[in-house]
Amino acid sequence: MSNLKDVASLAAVSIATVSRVINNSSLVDPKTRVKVQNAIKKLNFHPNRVARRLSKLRMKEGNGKIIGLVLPDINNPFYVDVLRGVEDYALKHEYVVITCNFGQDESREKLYLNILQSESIDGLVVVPVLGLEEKVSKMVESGLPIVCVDRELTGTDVDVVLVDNRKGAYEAVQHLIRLGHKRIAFISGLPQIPTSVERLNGYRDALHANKIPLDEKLVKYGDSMYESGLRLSEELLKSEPPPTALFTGNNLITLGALEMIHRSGFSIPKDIALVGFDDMHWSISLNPPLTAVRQPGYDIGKRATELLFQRSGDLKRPTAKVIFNAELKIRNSCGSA
Amino acid sequence: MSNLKDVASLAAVSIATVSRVINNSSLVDPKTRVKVQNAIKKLNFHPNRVARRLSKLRMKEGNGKIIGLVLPDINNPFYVDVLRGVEDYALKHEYVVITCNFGQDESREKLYLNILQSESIDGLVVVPVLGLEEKVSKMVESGLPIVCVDRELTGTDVDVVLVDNRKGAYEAVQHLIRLGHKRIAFISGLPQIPTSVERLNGYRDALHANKIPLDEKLVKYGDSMYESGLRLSEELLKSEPPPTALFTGNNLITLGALEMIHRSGFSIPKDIALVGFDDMHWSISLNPPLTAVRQPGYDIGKRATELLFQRSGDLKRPTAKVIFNAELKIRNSCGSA
DNA sequence: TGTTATAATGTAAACGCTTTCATGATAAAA
DNA sequence: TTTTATCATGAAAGCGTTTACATTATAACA
Repeated sequence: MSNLKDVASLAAVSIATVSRVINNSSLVDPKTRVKVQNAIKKLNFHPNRVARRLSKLRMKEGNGKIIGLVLPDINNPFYVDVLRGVEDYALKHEYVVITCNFGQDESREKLYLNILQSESIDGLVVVPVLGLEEKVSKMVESGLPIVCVDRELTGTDVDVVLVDNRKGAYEAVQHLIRLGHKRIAFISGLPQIPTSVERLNGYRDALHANKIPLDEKLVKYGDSMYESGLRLSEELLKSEPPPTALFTGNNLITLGALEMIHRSGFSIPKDIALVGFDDMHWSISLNPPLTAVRQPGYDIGKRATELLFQRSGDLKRPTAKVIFNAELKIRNSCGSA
Repeated sequence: MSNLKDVASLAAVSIATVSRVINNSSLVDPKTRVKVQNAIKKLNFHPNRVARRLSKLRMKEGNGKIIGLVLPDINNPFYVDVLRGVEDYALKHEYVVITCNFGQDESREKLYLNILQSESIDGLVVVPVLGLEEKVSKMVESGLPIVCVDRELTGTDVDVVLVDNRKGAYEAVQHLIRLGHKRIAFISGLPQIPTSVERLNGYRDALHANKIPLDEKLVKYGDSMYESGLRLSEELLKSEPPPTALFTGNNLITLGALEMIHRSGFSIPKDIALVGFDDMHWSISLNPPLTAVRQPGYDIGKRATELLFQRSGDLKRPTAKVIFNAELKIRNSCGSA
């Protein structure tokens, strides 16, 4: 790989001049510019981004063209969508992204966060799940541009991109009610998770708005994982009388519920209606196609990155909070009560 | 952020000594070592990876602790599994990965590949899809450690991790035959893609081994995408008589077929049996649960990265070709003919 | 013509690290 | 005691950039 010096000597100029042309400085004579450009082409020179990053570090300029993305669970298609949005927007600006998938492993947290800092990233898009909040707050305060996604950070002023979970859930339940359902069950995720409580609120509010009394036996609290969907939907299905409709709190829970419903010999939507929070690209291939609340993951990721770049440019601008609407995709899993 | 110099002056030693302790050099007095370690702790010092990478560049040592991963389509859950495998193995060695998702956009290719090179990555795990092969070959020859995944690179000697597509397909079709099916259709991906032809070969071989004549009208060629599954399965379903079983060439095709089968009022497995190439974590939630050929994406990614690290350590070791078996996950989508 | 302002270029320091090489300290051997 | 080998440390160069600063060439003006 060639470097500035090679280009400089081939073009018979100094490395400073070469640097100026690759950075589009106006302080270079047109003739010199083409001379240098020819040399660059001939050597197939591409500036070394590592050196540039190190150099930029001195000016605290924050355009080393690399950002981090920390995600709780890449198996969740919603986060894959976020990733795509982040990556696309970043690449458009020639930024590269280091994706950090936490999975369930707690010990990765500090390791990854430390690594990201020593990679001198320009910024971070992060889903601040439980246990991460404190560290993220600290990083925000240290001056690293950060935008949060999917969840807010309590007590710290930071850019955030969310979806209106309450409204999304409200509309899902409203849809069920409109179809005539009254015994509508809800399988919630962990009640410590803000998104869970918002969705629960949406469920409650819809019931209340339609003067349907809330039956606490119809709401189950799990840990947002597949197994919880399996187990809690089983409880629900076995209750007497079983609910006529089920609203599941996220896509993993939906999966578990789906499996249990089939296993138990219930038919959708004849025996039970189903609406899931989170749409997936294969929802339409289900039999029947699943009615679901769609979170615009791609747009969220994209917008978050946009916000991040803005902040890099202006650390002092007031923080923004952008809220996307979730969209109810009505398909055929609900029928009527 | 503190740096070597800060630590050095706090510990009253030179930066060289500090560098030695963070690199576990044996050439440092135990007493000095603890002195330095205390200083490190007190300052919460973490070495800057960018600087280290730049420095290592001089020794061509190839442990800047960063690798690239280039994937054709992150929406495909198989590649998400690969990503997880790569990331886990990398992180265990404190490596970080830059994930490059190509999507369908051709213009991203050279951009991303160039960026990766100027990031001075230590190596690359890559799915060498059509159009990428030439560039990847060139990079291999330039001396960058590379391991290919899912597909081989014709004409270039390189490490590769594959699954036995032929055998996987063979077993899927064999399963169908054992169940009594004779009119087994196959929806293939692009015939230019090696994996497609291997799967097709498996299909053919199984038929042949069971003395079932190959009916060319039962094999359809698409572009491996969702829409092709939709369209080609429709053709198949409308043919007279329709096949009793369908084997789909990848998970996207399966999705399309699933949708079309439901739309057409066919019932699985009563009217038509279905086996998909590629298992997905939600296959079990389908009604009925889908019988599918599972590619061990996670292990593939992990093994590929292991191979990559080995190669970084020894550029001259002979190339390896590791082949994983695909596993037929038998569930309930096949019935009997 | 000589000044002076301006544009174009070059020089060198800095980013934070690793490592070679030189040097100093300590211990073992003579 | 001196010599020599060994261990511990420090000084400094180098990785490939960017940019502040210094310098030189060019143009504008008196």
